[in-house]
Amino acid sequence: MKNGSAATRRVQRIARAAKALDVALLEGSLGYMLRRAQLATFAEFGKELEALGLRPGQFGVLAVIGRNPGVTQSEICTALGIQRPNFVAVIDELEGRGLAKRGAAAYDRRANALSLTPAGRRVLERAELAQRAHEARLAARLGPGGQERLLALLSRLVESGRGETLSEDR
Amino acid sequence: MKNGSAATRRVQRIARAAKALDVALLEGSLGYMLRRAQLATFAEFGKELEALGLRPGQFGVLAVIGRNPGVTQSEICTALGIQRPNFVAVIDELEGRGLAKRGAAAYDRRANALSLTPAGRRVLERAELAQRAHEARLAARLGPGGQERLLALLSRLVESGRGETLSEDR
DNA sequence: TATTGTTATACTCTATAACTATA
DNA sequence: TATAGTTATAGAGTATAACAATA
Repeated sequence: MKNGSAATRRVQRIARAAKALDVALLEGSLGYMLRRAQLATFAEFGKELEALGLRPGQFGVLAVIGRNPGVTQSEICTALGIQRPNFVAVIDELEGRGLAKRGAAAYDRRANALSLTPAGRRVLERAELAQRAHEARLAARLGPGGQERLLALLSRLVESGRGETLSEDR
Repeated sequence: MKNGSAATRRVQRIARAAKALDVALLEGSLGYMLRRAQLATFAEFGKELEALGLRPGQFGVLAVIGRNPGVTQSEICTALGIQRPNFVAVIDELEGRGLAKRGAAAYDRRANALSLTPAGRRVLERAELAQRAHEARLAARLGPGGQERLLALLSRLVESGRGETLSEDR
C-alpha cells in the first residue's frame, strides 16, 4: 500500500540500524555468552565432522571408547552426562555403522564391554585430526594464552556444577 | 549367578575407580568444556527461573522486549539467533500468559510491534533479580576478575562465529 | 534390593519448505 | 521481487517410568 513511501521506509530502516537493539543485558551475562559461544563452536565443529558422518556427540563417544576399551554403557553415560536410555540409540547407530561393538563384559553379564572396530579406529583418527585443527583455530581467535585461561575458567564452572548435576555417588 | 563373588565385584569396582575413565582428550577441549559449562549454568539458572514459570530462552525474549518496546519478531530473531518460525510458538505462549503482546507496527502492516504487559514487566523484574544473583554466584566461582576475563574470551569466540552463522547482511 | 541395558514416551529445541499479506 | 509472520513438519537432544536379566 501507500503510506510506506521509499522515504518513509528509508527513515525507518535508518532508525532501526541506529538503535540496533539493546541486548547489553544479555551480552554482559555469562550464561548467555556461554550459550552463544558454545553454539558457535559446535556448529563450526559439526560442519567439519559432517564429512565423516559424525556429530559432535558421537565423536565424544568414539573418543571415550577408543581410550577406554571395555568401558560399559553406564560408565560412558556418567562420564559424558548422557541418560542411559538415550545412549542406547547412540551406540546402536555406531554399532550399526560398524564403528563400535558391544562385547561380553568380563565380570558382569548384564554389562556390555564397548570397543572400536578397525573402521571405528580409522574414523576416530580422522575425527581427532579435525578436532585438533578446530581447537587450534579457536585458540588462534583467543590470542596468546587465551586457550589455557579459558579452559581454566570453564573448568571452575563445570566442577562447581558437578555436585548437583552428575554424580552424587562419588 | 556365582562368578561375581563379593570379592570379585570389589576388585572390579576398585579397578574402575582407579582408572576412572580417560576423558582427558575431551576435558582439554574448548568445545567440550564450553558445552559442559553451558549446560551446568543453564540447568542452574533454569531451576531458579522455574518459580516464575520461565525458561532461560523465554527470559531472554522478555528482556529484549522490555528494553526495546516496539521491536518486531524478526528483529528479535536475528538478535537472539532464533529461527523465525520457531519464534511464533514462543511469543504465542508469552502472549497467551499475558506477559507480552503483539501490537500494530508504525510503518509496516506486516510486522508486529512487541511490548510487555504490566504483568510481563513484573515478571521480568523478578527474573532479572534472579539472573543478577545467578551471575554473582558464577562470578564468585571464577574468582577475582574471572567474570570479566571469561566474558572477554567468550565474546571473541562469538564474534568470529557471527560472520558465518548469523548476519551476512551487516 | 540394586544395577545394566532396554523400550516406550514425551517434551524442548532446532531446521526447512511453503503459504499469506504486505512492501 | 522481497520481507514479516505463519503453518506444517521433521530431526536432534533430553527426561522419566517401567521392565527383564543379572548382581
